[in-house]
Amino acid sequence: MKAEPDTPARPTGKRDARERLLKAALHAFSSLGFEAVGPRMLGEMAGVNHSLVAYHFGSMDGLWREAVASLFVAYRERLDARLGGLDGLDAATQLSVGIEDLVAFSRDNPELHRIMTIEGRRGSPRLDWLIENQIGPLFARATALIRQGQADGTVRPFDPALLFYAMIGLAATPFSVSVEFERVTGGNPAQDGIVRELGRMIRFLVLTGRETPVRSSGTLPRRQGKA
Amino acid sequence: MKAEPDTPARPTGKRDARERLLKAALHAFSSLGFEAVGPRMLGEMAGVNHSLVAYHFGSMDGLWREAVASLFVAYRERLDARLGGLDGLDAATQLSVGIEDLVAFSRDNPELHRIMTIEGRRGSPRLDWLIENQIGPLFARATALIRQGQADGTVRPFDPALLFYAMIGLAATPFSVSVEFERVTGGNPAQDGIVRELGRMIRFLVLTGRETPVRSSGTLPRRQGKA
DNA sequence: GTTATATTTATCCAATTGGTCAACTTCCGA
DNA sequence: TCGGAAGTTGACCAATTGGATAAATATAAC
Repeated sequence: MKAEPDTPARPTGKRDARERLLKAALHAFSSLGFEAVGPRMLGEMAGVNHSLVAYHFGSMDGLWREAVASLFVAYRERLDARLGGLDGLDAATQLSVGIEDLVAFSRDNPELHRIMTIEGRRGSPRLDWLIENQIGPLFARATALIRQGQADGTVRPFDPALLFYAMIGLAATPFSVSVEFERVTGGNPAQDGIVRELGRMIRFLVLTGRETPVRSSGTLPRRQGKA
Repeated sequence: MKAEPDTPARPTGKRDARERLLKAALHAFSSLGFEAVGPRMLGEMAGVNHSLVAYHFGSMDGLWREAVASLFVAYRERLDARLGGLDGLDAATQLSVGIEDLVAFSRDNPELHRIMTIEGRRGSPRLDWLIENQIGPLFARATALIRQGQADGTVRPFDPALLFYAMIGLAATPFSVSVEFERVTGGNPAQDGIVRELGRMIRFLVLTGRETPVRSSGTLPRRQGKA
C-alpha cells in the first residue's frame, strides 16, 4: 500500500526502522529528488530518529543506492520470472510479454521511473551508478531483442534506441505523473481498462502485424474544460 | 506586503538581475525540483544578491510561477504562429504540424517537460496552478483535435487522453533525460536525424495513412555494452 | 542640479540543517 | 543468568537556511 502525497509520521515500536526508512526514502526521493531530502525529513516520515540513517546506511548516498537497487532487483526478478519459460521464443513474443510486464510494474512501482527521470537530466555520481549497474545492461538486452525482431520483420524499423525509450516512456509516464494525469484526464491511470489500452498502444507502435485493434475510446471519461 | 512593481513593461532601471534570476531559476527548478532550490543558491547562480528574489518576485513561489509561465507563453506563441495559417485545415494536418513543433520545442526547451514531470507526481499549489492555467486548456484543445481526427478516420482510435500523454511523453523524454540518453545510447538526442526519426515515430503512432516509412536504424550509433 | 522612485547590496534574525556522539534499550548466544 | 553486540535515542555542534530589514546606489523626471 502506498500513501498518497505525504507519509504520516507514526511513532510505532522498534526493530523495523531500516525497512521503514527505505520505504520513506523511496517515496521522498521519487517525489522530491535527491537533494531536497535529508535525514531529518526521512526520520520524521518513518517515525524514527534521524540518526538511524547514518547508522544503517552510512550516508544519504548509501541509503539512496540501496533503495534504488531494491527497485531494480524487484523489476528484474519479476521480468525474469515472466520471461524465463520462453527464452527460446521469437523476439516479438518476448517483447510483447516484456511490454505487458513493464506497464504492470510501472503501475505498481511508479517510484522507479520517477527517480530515473530525476537523475537522468544531469550528471551525478548516482547517474553513473545507475547506468553502469542497471540501465546499461537492460538497454543492451532490450535493443538486442529489438534488432532481432527487426531482422525477422516483426518489429517496426524505427531506431532501436528510440524504440527503447519510447517503450519505457509510454509505459511509465501515466503512472509517474499520476496526480497530474488524474486531474487532467479525470481518470485513474491504474484502472484496468487504461492499463490494457496502454499496452495495446505500445505493442502497436513496436510490433508489426498488430493493427489498431478494437475501437476503444470510452476508456477514460470525457472531461473537456478545466475547472 | 512589499511594493512589487505591477507594471511589467516599465522600461525603467536596469532589469538585468531579474532576467538573470529567471534564467537561473528555470535551470535550477528543472534539474533539482522546487524544494531543493533557495534564494541563496539562485543568487549565486545569477551573480546577484539573494534578497533580489524577494524584491522582484515576492517569494520563491512567485519566481517559480513567473519562470514557468514564461515557458508556456513561449510554447503557445510558437505553436500559434505555426498553426495560425492552417486554422481551417483538417485535424490530421494540424496534429502533424503540432507534433513537429512539439518535438522541436522540447529539444530547445527541455526545462518545460522536466518541470512538469517533477510537479505532476504529487499534489501542490503549483500543480493546481499548472493544470488550471496551462495544461488544462492545452489538453482540451489537443483532445478536441484528436476526436475530430478520429471521426474523420485520420487519427488512430486509441483513447484520446492516452494519445495526448503519449505524444508529449514521446516528444519530450529524450531531451528531458538527455544526459542519460546520451550516455546510454551514445547519441545526442538533439541531432537532426534523431529529431526527424522521433517525429516520424510519433506521427506513425497517432496518424493513420502514415505507414512505417523509410528503413532507418542507422540514426544512432550501435553501442551495445556499457562504457 | 534636486528629488522621488527603482534597483541593489549588506546585514541581521530565528529556525533548521547534516553530522557526530555518548547513553540508553533490546536482543541473543554462552 | 549474564555480557556484549546490535539497535535506537536525545542532545549537541557549526553551518546554512529563508525571510526581513535599513542603507546604499542607480535611474528617471522635473
